[in-house]
Amino acid sequence: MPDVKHFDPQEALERAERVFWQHGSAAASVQVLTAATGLNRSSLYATFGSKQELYLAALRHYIGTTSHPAFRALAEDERGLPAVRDFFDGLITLRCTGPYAGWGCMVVNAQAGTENADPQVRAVLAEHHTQLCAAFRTALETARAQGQLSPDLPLAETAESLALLAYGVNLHSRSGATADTLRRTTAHTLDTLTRKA
Amino acid sequence: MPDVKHFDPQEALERAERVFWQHGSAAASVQVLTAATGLNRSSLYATFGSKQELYLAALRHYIGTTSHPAFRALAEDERGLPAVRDFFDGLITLRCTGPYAGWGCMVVNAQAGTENADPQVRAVLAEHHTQLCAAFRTALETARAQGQLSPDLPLAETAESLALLAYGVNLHSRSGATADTLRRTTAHTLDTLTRKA
DNA sequence: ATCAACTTGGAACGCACGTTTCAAGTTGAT
DNA sequence: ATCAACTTGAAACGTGCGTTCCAAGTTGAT
Repeated sequence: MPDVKHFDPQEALERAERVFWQHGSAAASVQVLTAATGLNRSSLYATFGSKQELYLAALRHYIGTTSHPAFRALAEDERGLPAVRDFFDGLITLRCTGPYAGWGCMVVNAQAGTENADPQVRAVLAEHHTQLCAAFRTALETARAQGQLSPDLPLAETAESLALLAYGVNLHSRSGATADTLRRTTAHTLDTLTRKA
Repeated sequence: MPDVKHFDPQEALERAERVFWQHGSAAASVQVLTAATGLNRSSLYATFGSKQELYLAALRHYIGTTSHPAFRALAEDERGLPAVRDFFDGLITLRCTGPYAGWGCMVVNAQAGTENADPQVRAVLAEHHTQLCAAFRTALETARAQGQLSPDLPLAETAESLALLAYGVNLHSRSGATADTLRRTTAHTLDTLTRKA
């Protein structure tokens, strides 16, 4: 019976996501969000509840559409270390070239910012970290099974270390690091994993 | 002839620094800053010009009193790799225990946040990165001279990699990482540098 | 004692924020 | 054609923001 929405909520969410990603939750005003999504305050609040809820939805959407596919590709790749290399290469390309260059990672930005104060956001960030480490760990197990790794390399610690490295890449890409530098740095780091003890 | 300040500008700057460090530039309102420093709006503006200038001064003070001494200790330490280990241990202790636990690094927070939009801030961040890498590089050269490193380890890339690792530690410490986990992760990472090719 | 130089408290500035409200408009089932 | 259900645009809400202003107070050299 009712009137129906004059816009696509999914597309509005994605546009809002980009604003939050680039500018952060605090700096993304409702005015900017309405301009970016094309819908007005009423529709925005009726659809998403509040700015904070919209941010959370956008963050979850980001993770679902950007992080998770990358994690899955990493974990399911049968090649081992080359999969890790490709993960970093793809990451660096995304961070330093194309429409999102210099935006960093929305999850990493949230970790450093005021967003981090919200318990719900913190929970999402913690889960994201667990999943990232798990994906690295799986890829490292594959690598080990193929004899690509130094024999005494501890997988859990190495996975955690790679996660921190990825955070560093995301962070530094936001403050002007070049793709070239980042690629050489990560490539070398992965090299050290293959050295024999 | 004139009246003299009724407060110590240096101490006010340090109190403001802690507010910016913990909450970021945007979330630190002038009201909170006046409460933290104990001086009122007039004195604050007369002394520091504007909130943005105060932030910049605080950031520079942070780097001068927190980062630089650590960089110097790292670069001047004659022991090589143990100096790097101690650098990370001290960093993790600062980030996870004591009065500043969970605050992360003011510089890293600035990289991910809105502060990063200001060209002057960006310049400070870039210089900080250069100095951090240089300190790592010097320590690695010392380590190499003492035969502590894998022979074919590229120093520049390794230094950059360690810098990214430090960023990751700082970032992750702000979103709840435990000192124990961070220490095991960094300790393992440093182990990989000593493996023979 | 005087006075210029400076600081201080507090009020006020205009503006932008996130959110709410509501009349007018639109929809689709009956 | 009717009507309940819902959306939409625009105005308004109160609050807090960074900043400015000024009268009153304080200082130290003359």
